[in-house]
Amino acid sequence: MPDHTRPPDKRVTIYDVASEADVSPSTVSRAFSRPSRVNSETAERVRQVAERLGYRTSPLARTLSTARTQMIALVIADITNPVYAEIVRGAQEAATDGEYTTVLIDAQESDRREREAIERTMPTVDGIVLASSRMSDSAIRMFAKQRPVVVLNRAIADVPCVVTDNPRGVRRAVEHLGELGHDHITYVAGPEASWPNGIRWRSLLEAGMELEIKVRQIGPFSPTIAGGERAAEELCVRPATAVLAFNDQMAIGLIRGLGQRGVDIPGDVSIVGFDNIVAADLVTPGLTTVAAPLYAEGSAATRHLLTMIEGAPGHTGRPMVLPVRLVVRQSTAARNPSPGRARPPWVRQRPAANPAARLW
Amino acid sequence: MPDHTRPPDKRVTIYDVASEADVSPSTVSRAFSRPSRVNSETAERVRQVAERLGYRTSPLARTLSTARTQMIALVIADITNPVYAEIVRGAQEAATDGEYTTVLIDAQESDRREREAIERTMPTVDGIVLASSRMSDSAIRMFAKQRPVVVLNRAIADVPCVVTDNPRGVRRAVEHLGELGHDHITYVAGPEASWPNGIRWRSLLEAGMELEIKVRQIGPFSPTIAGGERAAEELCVRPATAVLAFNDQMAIGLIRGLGQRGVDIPGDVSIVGFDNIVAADLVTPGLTTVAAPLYAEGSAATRHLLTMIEGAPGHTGRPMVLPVRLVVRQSTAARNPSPGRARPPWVRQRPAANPAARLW
DNA sequence: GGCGCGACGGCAATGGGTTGCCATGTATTG
DNA sequence: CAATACATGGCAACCCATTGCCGTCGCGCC
Repeated sequence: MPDHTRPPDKRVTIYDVASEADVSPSTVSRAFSRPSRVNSETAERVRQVAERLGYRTSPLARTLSTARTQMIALVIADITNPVYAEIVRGAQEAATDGEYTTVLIDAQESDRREREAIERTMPTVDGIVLASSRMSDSAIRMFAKQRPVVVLNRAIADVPCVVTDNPRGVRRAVEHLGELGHDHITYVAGPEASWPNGIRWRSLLEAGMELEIKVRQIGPFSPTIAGGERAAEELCVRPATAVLAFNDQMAIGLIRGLGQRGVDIPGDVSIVGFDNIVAADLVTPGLTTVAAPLYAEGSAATRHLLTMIEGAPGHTGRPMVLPVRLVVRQSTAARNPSPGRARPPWVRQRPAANPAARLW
Repeated sequence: MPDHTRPPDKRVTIYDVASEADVSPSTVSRAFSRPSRVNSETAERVRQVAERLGYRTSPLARTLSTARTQMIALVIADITNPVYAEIVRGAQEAATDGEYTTVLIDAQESDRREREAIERTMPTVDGIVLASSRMSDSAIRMFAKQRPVVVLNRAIADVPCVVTDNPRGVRRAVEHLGELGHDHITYVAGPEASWPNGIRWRSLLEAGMELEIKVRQIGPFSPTIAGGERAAEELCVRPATAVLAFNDQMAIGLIRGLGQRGVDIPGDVSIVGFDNIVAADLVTPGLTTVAAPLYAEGSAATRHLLTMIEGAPGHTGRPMVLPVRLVVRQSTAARNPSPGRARPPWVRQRPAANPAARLW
């Protein structure tokens, strides 16, 4: 008696289903990819046979003829930075909803790594979300010419962008510090290649101008806890009473670095960060910070990307702006709350004229 | 004069290169995919022509005939948990070295999500690394039948595994607590579906037995800061002087939860965590914890997976065991360091007999 | 009765490399 | 010099689903 089972190592294809269901392969294909194009009874029969034979449509083969992989790339600057966790979640959720798979690329804060990874991945994805890209505008535009691209946390002309309301965030922080009596704010800068770094500084300049608060900048430093600790060293040389850090990780580094040097926070120095990462609530004192809707960022950017992939024009006018809010914790306080108490000497000295101090 | 440039919207294929270089398409293909199979001069010429024409080999098309996508999936339980950041890095690095791309899947601590995502992704990847899977052994074995799979942080018979030395880590923690004079240890359990959770508890039982230290377990709780805070509530009902938490996030939740209730750490309670996440060094007091070589885990698992994909047998004997070490910070101290000082009442009362206390 | 139209299904080309097998030519060996 | 081996390149089948185009058939309308 002949064995009618097919060799188990062989994939079941539409051709197998077709001959078994006594239709042509194209009908089988249509039964799955455009059911309306085929008689519903036929479609049902085909589906039954497919089920019985264990047929699974091959996404790889489909890819070749449709030129769609149903995959998108999500590029982040540093997976070690917890801000990205929620962004990734938001993006993944949106992608999954749209039947897309996400390829995560960790650029490790490196322009070169980022570019290389994208170049390798580009041909296999239908679109790209660039979260906090460290590449040049022109590099990004070049990629945007080849595939749909949405940029997150950065505004670039002619490329669809999603950003948070940095000016408002900075403004709120400055107002908060101003209300506490601070009249000088030092900005501790992050990577120069980071767009939010630039706009935060410019927003600070502007807010300082309007609210009559003096501002200066030190840095750049690495946007990490270690970077913040290094900034703390420099702050000891050129002291401040109020500090706005590029992000929470740096702010945490500052808290630790200054704390180790005997500086009291918020007694001697008030510190404000950006992002509201989980750890902001863990350090002592708790970090006052500008919170962004991280999940919404990832999700909005991804949804926009998907519409572009589906053929929508990709709205490159003004970037989409997401709201922020100030979360006040214990790292900020009124300036000199206890005037009777001896101030550490470093607060007393006037900063020496120093070319690195960009503005005072 | 005729225009010899090709229509710009048309991809350059091996056929274009072939006719331009005056060889057959197969030669072009081989010039790229097995250069040794073709005369080096010919190969060079082909490469030059390809360069001139701007030819890029299409990974999609290659995929169809080789049945290799050069992609692997990395499944993690919760991208919000910082332990995975380093694991992801290690895995990415190893994958990139091997010319593979990584698809990251965040299971969000859900068995179902994990399974569904894997099912969707399976057909497009060459292999899978399961880091801290929450699925059943049988589900994992089923996947392992269809694709090469390496399991991280879990030991399953007949599936290649990479684990850290949990027994030794627990042992070191128990020794440490023992030396500090603790004779009871409470284990605060994480997810029941987590394999490390099980083995940590069993290792604790064993170490307690040998070192004559009594142990009990409470939980399970969610392996998050919030979970740890909930555990803190329960600990107030049934106090302890030494706690081993399933992971650092829970330990941090405990520190906060107990701290808010006026419990002094480490004065009243010593706490030990697992993983040595960055935040362990940020909380006050700093968290004593069992550190695992996270980067090495991701990298080792991935490298092993790649060898399996290349056809190696996939060594399913004993799991590969990675070493751990105890990082002592400030959350552990000698029991009752200041005997003169009034102990909080909750430490004095004997725990009531309670069926939920699995062992005392 | 003749004509137009929509529904349905099949044919065959297409997407772009990969590879087993064979043919030719050159080099090595006895 | 014959015989065997190896290097090299081409042919054509193959991977598997998608889709433009066409033929057929049944139905309704003038």
